Amino acid sequence: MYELFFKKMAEKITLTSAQQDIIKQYLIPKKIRKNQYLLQEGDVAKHAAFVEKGALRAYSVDDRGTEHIIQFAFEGWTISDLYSFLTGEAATYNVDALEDSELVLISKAAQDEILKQIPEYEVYTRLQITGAYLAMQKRLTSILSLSLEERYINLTKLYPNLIQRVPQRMIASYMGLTPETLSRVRRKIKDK
Amino acid sequence: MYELFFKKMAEKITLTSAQQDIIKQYLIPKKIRKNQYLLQEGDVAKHAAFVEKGALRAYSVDDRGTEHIIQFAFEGWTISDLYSFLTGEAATYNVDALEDSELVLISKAAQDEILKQIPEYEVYTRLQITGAYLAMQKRLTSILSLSLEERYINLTKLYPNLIQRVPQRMIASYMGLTPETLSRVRRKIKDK
DNA sequence: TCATTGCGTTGACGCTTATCAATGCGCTTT
DNA sequence: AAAGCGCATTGATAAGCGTCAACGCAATGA
Repeated sequence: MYELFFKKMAEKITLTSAQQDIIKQYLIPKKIRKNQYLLQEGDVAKHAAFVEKGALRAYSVDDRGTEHIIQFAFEGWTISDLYSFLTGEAATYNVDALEDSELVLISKAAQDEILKQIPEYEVYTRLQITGAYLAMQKRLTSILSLSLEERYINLTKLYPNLIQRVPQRMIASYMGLTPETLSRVRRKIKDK
Repeated sequence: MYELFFKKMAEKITLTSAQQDIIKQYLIPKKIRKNQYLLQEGDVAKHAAFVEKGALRAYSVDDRGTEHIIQFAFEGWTISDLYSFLTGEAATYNVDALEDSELVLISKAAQDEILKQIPEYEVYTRLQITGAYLAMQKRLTSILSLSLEERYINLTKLYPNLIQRVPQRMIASYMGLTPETLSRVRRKIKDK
């Protein structure tokens, strides 16, 4: 249990097995079925979720009922409404499972406790959020400066997983497009 | 000197004056004139820059010569090509001054040294990047789910500074629009 | 087996935004 | 004071994307 979780950590910091045992005390394993909610808008995000297996998405719903996908999370990724998780305020978006998934939950209290006891973990969280920041900046700059075709091609290269495991209409939502437009973009690329 | 820099830190962590003195040894003050470059695409980002006074922007230039503004930085903000700063690879964008400015530079080596000597600084950098992440996520979701008018109004509320101190065409670039379109959006809002 | 449902695709149309061009204004420079 | 320049604005037109509608297909269930 927690193999991938510690494997990911080992890529950035070194922990003794005693330290790992301390951390394990605070982790909560959880299985979640496809289409099941992990978090709903209005709830308070009590946990961050590390994905051991499966796939999740975070999304909001606007006035017109349109879904906007904020983030996907596959194996090795962490997902939560970070703002709600940190502040304890109501979540601004929903998180649900795209496939049957296995998660590792970390509560805010657990995270704080681990941060206190294990200085290395502070480094890990800093590096992790830095990576997430850079990835999101890349996503944002690609929206601002690339054509739809370029954006889609980049996405397929960056996350081959995404294309195979996620329905097109969700990819469209992630890109800020209608499914029809994405379908036409794909056609254009194919025709070349 | 460095007043704002330490004031901002004091909002998140507590440092002894001895610790502050250690940090000061690694800081480099720098004045920069309006329109002057701090960093150009292709350079390696050697420093992160904290803005004590003035205003800077980070931007890229695409194939057609169009500028895309990635980030503004006013007093109290930090700016750099984070990716280049961390990896030592060539910068992917430019940073220049919108006004005569006073900066506090921190080199990568200095940062690493401070992180080693002062554990509190690790906490500070983590909280800082987390805040930047959340702000960028907000910017991204507003692009995906709001109308142009809503986005512009939000921007004026969030950063009143921006509207007063930055030319419209740069705000348009920041929003991913042409100056003409932003002008029309502003007109529509005014007419209501 | 047949009906149902959800998804991706395609077509027609309209709205939004980009592009191109022109004007006026304020600021700087000489 | 005059000329030159960058910037914001406005108008006309074109391109891109959203919306609405219809269809085919595969998966699901009666």
